[in-house]
Amino acid sequence: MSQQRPGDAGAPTMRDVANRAGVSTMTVSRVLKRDTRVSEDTRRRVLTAVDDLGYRLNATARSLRLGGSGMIGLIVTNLANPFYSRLALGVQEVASEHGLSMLLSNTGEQLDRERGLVEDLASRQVAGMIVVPAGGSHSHLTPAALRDMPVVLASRPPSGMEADCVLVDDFGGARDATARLIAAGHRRIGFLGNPPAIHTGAERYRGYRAAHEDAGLEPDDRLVRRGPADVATAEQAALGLLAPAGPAGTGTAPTALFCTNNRLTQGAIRAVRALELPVALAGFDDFDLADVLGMPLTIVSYDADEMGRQAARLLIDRINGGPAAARPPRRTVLPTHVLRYGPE
Amino acid sequence: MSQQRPGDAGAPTMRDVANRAGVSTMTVSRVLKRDTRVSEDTRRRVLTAVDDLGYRLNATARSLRLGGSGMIGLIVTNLANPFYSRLALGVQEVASEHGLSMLLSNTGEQLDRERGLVEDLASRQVAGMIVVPAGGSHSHLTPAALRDMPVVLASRPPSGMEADCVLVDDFGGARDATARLIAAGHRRIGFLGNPPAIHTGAERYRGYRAAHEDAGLEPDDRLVRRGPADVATAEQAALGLLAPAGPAGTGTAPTALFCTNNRLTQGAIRAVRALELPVALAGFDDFDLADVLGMPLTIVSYDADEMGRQAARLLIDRINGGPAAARPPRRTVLPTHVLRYGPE
DNA sequence: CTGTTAGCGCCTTCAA
DNA sequence: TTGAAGGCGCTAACAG
Repeated sequence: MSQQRPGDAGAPTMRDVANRAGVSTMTVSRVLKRDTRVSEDTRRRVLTAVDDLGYRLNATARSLRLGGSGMIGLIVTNLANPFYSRLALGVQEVASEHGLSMLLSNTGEQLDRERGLVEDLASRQVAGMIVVPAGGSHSHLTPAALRDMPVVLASRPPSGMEADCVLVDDFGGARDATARLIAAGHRRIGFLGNPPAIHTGAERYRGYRAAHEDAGLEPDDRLVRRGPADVATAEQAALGLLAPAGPAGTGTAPTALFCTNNRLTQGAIRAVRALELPVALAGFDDFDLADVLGMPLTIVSYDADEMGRQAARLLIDRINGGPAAARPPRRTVLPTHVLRYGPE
Repeated sequence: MSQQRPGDAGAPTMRDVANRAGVSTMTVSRVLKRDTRVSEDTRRRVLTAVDDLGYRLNATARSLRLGGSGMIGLIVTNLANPFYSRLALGVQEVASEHGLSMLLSNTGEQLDRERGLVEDLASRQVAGMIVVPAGGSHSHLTPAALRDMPVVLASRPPSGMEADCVLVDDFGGARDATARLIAAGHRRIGFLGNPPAIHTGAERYRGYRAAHEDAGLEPDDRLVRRGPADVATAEQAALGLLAPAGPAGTGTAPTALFCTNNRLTQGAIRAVRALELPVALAGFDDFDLADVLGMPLTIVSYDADEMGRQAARLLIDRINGGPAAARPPRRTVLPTHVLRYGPE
């Protein structure tokens, strides 16, 4: 069984193994790398020495020598959002299959933090990184800034640069969900979205409008709220929209709301529950127990794990394919599905 | 502005910077490390050269030289469970504050995968690791196996070894929640728990029983199910318990259920909704929208982020405190709070 | 204040 | 089939 050598400070090195087995470090290296050109006898002696000493390869030294760390980086904006934790899980799954470890960091949507983390990953010689960019500026992610280290953006597209990316069909999903509300007879549909500056917010708003246009309707701008970013502010906004006489000057409250993400949908649910109104809700992002809430809910769902997997695959292709500049950037768009929960 | 040197294959090294600035690599190293004993003039020349070349420190080489990687490892069983993603967030937060990066992996509760991941982390020279152990055997986590590399266990205690760990007050939380049900008049309370082999399952069962004993009651073993591990099987088990005449031979269904984790609680919620019975539920782990479900729900809540933070702090103390064997292991137990949602 | 030397642990190259 | 030499990029220790 493996054990420590007493009276020896540090971990044993390849040299220690070599000495014990009576061979050179090169031979040890060959055995460990499963190089075939080693005699069976030597092989066994080396492996015995490895076991006796409890030797473990030093990945840092190996990385330095080989010029690659066998790690990839993942930077997300908010790991507490189930969407991003599933993304991380998907990335990890594929990375693992390829023998890569994953360095994970969270930006909390802070651009300066993102910059620091990108810098740190580059410094650690990761083979590449997947980033959910926090802000509008991507200058720290350009091939020039990263010396052609491969980068894949997830969830939000590159701006002012080119890069592989994996997106959700934000436009299509929003259009389909809104169309469902219209098909169910709703004519006054409120919109609860994050700020227009965020890609998903902008695209999902486009989808909301497109569904109206497809049906020959004109959405009422007074029913549109493009600011809330968390459950509490979304709830307030929804309460405002759903007030008995509707938002200022309209005289009528909307009969349905479309929300662009899970937090906003949850805020809206609270508002609807508090007011005890028969309002239909539609929103992006599926969540647990949506089906037992007992309220009419139209949900745009997509596979966050798969998004992680695809991002990781794009990245690994790029890593294996030589200089990032060599081939044009690829963009993958994940399909969405509209789900229907609760009573009609 | 930083830019690449054309016609130069690899990234610039400290040597390149030194040449350009007309100094030795040592001076560059000093400047980058903010060593004060460098003249202001030299400092500026070096920084200019760094910027011109777009030089970035090679953390791998630095790690090899210094004998530490500046990374910690985190191994969880299931990142898709919000509990563990929040744990990860807490760990990351504290690690970040200490300039440490986090290598994150997921075991999917598979012991052999955990073993491989631990091995990989050790090989990468992490400063220490936090592990949510998947299985009963912790032999790969012993000081002997890891050459005294610091380890902190989270959520489940060490078995057959000593190690720092952070736990939740599983016993107390379960007892308190069950006591609430009893105080509300319930006398037949079903138990839905994961297998006894899992620490949390065993402790929470103890708490369930203790609450009964405290009230001078004897729980009916026929109302106890200690097997389900996911939403679907929990739902089936709950349906069985709640059948009109109760489980086989009892003649009466329980009026309340205690569930030991979020997945089991969700299964029970489905069952209760399907049967349209006025059953009170209690369970471990808070979840979004618990308050708008409109059913009586007693939830044992605790701070998963805080658990991550505490685990990281224990680990960092250990890292800074010399050989792990030097001080006795510490055990932190996080308090729980009982929350009450829905109608009485 | 600055430079020289040496070596962290490993693996590629070349030689035997 | 095996070994010796050299160096990946960096920094402690010791000059000067």
